[in-house]
Amino acid sequence: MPELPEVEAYRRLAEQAVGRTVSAVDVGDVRFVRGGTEPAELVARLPGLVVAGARRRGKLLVLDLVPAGRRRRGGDGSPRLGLRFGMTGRLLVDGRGPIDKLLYSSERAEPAWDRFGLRFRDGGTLVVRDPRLLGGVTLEPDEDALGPDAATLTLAELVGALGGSVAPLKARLLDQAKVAGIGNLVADELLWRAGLAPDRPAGSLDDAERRRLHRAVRATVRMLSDRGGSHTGDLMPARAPGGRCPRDGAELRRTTVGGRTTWWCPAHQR
DNA sequence: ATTGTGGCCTGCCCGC
DNA sequence: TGCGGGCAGGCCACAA
Repeated sequence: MPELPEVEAYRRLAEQAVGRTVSAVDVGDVRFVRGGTEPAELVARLPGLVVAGARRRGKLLVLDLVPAGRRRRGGDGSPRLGLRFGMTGRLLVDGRGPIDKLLYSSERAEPAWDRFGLRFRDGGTLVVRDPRLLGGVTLEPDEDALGPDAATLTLAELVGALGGSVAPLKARLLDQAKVAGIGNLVADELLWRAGLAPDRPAGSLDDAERRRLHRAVRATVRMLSDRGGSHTGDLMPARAPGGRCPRDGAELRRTTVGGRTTWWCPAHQR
């Protein structure tokens, strides 16, 4: 599913759209337009603009659009386009995507799944294909509602994100307002690496544990990005009934934490 | 404010 | 072979 590693791959792909002029907007499904944006706004405002940049914050991909002839966006109403991918969304530029295998999604190319697209003057396209409609497109997304990005998270930022919270550690890590970019699979993997139980109160970690967690966040995000997806973790193969911890062989426990299916090792995650 | 829960969305897999 | 139920989870609305 698209977590930070996949969305970063999408961002790099979207750089291929930089410098290109939008000629038309395809709203394949009006339900995909979210966050107070009206489909008609997209159709009315985007054509004629040039893609000036592709940025990522957590799982949000932001395309900066500017009038032709300008290099950077100013505060003059040049729109920002926010793209979210839910758990089954793909990004395609000129018909190609960076990721073939997307856990829980389908590899089929059903035309009806193309929920949103930009057509460029040069004939190319940028398309979001999402079977489940859990993603969405929003004009002027609220980027400040997202916490610091997991890929560049500092120890101080992590300490701030955990705070004195009594919420389960994993729930806190999944909260995009606290830390941006961590989804269910990445959360299980990094907690397994850090040796921390997912249901520990977030504020109960001591200094050494917070340091361990911080290293695990950074290292796990980097590793999964290098390997090519959030589903490529070492815990992943054991995330099934009867699965055993790859580290110590203990039978994994399956629980629900933060409303999400959680697999973890009761032997070494404490 | 913080925390937890339910609903949305639909392809896919399993058992009958 | 077809069918129905359960499952997956990012995000949001809502409740306590």
